[in-house]
Amino acid sequence: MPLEIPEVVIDRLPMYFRLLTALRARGVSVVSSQELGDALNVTPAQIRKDLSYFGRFGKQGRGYSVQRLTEELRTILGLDQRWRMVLVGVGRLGMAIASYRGFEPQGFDIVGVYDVNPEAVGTELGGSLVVRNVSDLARDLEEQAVDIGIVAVPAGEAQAVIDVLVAAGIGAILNYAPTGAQVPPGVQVRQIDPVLSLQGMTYHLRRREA
Amino acid sequence: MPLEIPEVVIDRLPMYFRLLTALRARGVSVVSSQELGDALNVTPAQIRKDLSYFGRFGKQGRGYSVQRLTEELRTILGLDQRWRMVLVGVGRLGMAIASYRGFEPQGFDIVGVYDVNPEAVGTELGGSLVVRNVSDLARDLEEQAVDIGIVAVPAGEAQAVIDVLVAAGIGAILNYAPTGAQVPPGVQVRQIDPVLSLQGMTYHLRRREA
DNA sequence: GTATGATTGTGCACACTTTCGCAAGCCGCG
DNA sequence: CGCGGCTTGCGAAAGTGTGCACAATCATAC
Repeated sequence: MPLEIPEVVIDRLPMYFRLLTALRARGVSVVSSQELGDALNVTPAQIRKDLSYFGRFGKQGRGYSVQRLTEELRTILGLDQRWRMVLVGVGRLGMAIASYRGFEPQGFDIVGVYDVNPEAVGTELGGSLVVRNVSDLARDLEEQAVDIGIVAVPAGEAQAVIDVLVAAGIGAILNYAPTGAQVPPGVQVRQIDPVLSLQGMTYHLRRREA
Repeated sequence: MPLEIPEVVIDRLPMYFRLLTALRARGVSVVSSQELGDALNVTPAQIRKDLSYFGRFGKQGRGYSVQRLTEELRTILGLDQRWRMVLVGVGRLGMAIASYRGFEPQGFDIVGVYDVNPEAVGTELGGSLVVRNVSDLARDLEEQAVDIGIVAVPAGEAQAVIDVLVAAGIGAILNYAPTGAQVPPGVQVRQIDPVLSLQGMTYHLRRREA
């Protein structure tokens, strides 16, 4: 892969991967770019172009082997290994994240949970996780490598938490706090904020009535 | 606004709006595109260009009035009214959404909550909301207009729920289910799926080590 | 009243993305 | 074993979005 892959392409791969996984579960063994495109509302040409950045996985006249393509994407996306995450913040939102069952089957493990609130610290969560004090975060991260940080604290505390995570060498942050984050280059942040999504839709809703 | 506004521009406006709201709360009265750009990690030129689609809100040599720009964006985005939403699915995730305090202050009200599970139906949620049966959804939507549907059901049930919402004339859907949705043109869907976000980051994480 | 320093709004060029169009290749059937 | 119907991969064209650079304009200070 000598060529530089556009970021937009990377962002579409997880969608492809998820659909392929579903197809595989349904017993579909071969699929064309046309069918994939219909299911995902993108053009077949786009799917073929996206995949062509990484190799030639299809067969003319047939389409793509669901199994083969699933495995290729798994490797490309780095999903052939497990990823270690820490969660910071165990308020209502943090609790919901901690108990979400969707991470583990996809290879994402929450290996540590933190909070500032002394009342929360020490609480045992669902599995074998005990909430630790956020002041231990920096030290803990030195001892056990962690790949991804999940931030679920109030907006005002988010940047401080993110700074600690970044200082500890974490390269990817999933930010549920409703605030933009400043990180040095090389560190990724994805924002999850339902309000931003809603606000993007109301613009169009307003115009629909007219 | 005769000109067609690019979708990417619309998607950035909520970020601007959120930052401006925060600045206003901090008592900042004037801000330049440079300062906005620094805080949001975008170029000043992009901010100026984005805003120029809607009018000329700045003053040369000064910048933008925080108050003025906040109000302009509020109007543009349609946030000068309240929006009515129904939530479908009150599992762990749905409960967390129902109790999230971030919607109401931004003008989004959950006016109905639904589930298929008969055990959940009838339960009283936090405020004055009672969980209703999803089979009542279609009828209820006829009686009281609702703008936005929030889907928080398992992947397998999502499309059926979305179909009911669309049939009832809802124009915007916030989909927490980990599955793509098929909707007719004119209906908007925003996907909220932390796993997709994580999978987009692991691609880069893998390459960071090398 | 004028000079100074700052910052907007925007035309334009560049860069990036998407889509088209088609040669090449594969499958199945007769 | 050759023909017809499909479908990929990819070069090139078309379409979008971004950032630069600068004239126009504003506040302030002297």
